[in-house]
Amino acid sequence: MPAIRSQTGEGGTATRILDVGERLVQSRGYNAFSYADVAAELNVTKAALHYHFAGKAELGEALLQRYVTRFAGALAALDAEPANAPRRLIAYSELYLDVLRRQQMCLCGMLAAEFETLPEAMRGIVIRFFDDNEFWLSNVLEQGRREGTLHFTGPASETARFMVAALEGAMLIARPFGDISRFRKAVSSLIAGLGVSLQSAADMG
Amino acid sequence: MPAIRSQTGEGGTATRILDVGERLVQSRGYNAFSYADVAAELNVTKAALHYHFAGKAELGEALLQRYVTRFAGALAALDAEPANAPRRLIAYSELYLDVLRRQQMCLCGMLAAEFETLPEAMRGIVIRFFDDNEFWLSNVLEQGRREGTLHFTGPASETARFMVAALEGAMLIARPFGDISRFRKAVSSLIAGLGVSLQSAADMG
DNA sequence: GTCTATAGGCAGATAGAC
DNA sequence: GTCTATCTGCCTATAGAC
Repeated sequence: MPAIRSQTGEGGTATRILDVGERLVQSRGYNAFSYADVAAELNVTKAALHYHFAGKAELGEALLQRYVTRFAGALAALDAEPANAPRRLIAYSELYLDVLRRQQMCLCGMLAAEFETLPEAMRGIVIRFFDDNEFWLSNVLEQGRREGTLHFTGPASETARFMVAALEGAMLIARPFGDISRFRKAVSSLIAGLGVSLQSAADMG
Repeated sequence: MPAIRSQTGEGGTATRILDVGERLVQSRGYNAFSYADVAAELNVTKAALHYHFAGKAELGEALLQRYVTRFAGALAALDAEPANAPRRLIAYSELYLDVLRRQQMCLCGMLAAEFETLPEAMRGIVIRFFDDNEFWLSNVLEQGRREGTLHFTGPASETARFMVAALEGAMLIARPFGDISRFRKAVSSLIAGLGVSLQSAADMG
């Protein structure tokens, strides 16, 4: 399993295929990228790609799985550091901002748009990504409620869902405008809606 | 110009092509629909489509233009009826809900995801759609501020942008989950953030 | 592990008959 | 306006040499 081994290593071919494929899907979409695109960029032939990933569906599934796993790891890293809830939310929004800076869309946001055309194996992973994000945000929101740093009504899960949707939508629209500040302002609105100014969030430990 | 004339009429071939194409783009995306798909559904040949629309890019531009114009008409119709700002916002959200009920994505939200791969002529129209929506919402927000029915800080345009992003994002995510209530709850959160409960909005004239 | 060569299909598109 | 027929190109995928 070259694909599995390569996930542990650094620059194996399978990893580089995943890297290029991931970037292409995040910028052009699953239906608008091809084996030919990836092969050309890596200066290998399409046949070489088929050695590492049986087909486009398998490549898509592998790069999606890697993305979701990596994202979950980033959330776990945020949990590991002590911080109040507002700071965690800002760190969370930075994860999205990192993607947008590369003029890319969240992989799962992109795939949500193309959902109806995705291989069945990919759909479940996309769903899980959103579930994971909502769960993580729910915990942060509840932390904030306990701390008294965040203020919202109703179940945390509902606000968490709203936040994921708002962030994905802000990315979706900021990209065509080529305007990252649109996303930043959306984050400000979102956090302001939780009764905390960005400034006070930065001040608090 | 059959395409133009047909926009005034009822069920001309050009109009039916636009209808099918629009639905396919809203459910599968611009890159995942083909002349063959449309032709098969209308029981005509691909060549017939080329008579009405020179190529895929022109069909895409035409159906997008029609969608944006129709949406602008719907907003103008909302303006024509006297109503307070909260009611206008709910009516606005119903426009999105109508799309989601058909298990479709907002056409421009879908195209925003595929933006990088779109024909140049389509890009400008997608941008204009978001600008129009933000402008219309800005006016409603300012109406609400004058009336005292809506409460928000900062420029209305900024909150308007946030609202468009949140609604598009809520659609984007609700669809894979096949769960319209996700969208409804997002609307509730959004309107609640403006200091008005959905119940009080319904009560007010 | 990567190559050449090629298969088979579908894409968008055109010419010309009716 | 719609058809048949056809073209070219790209797509995903496979066989088999190195």
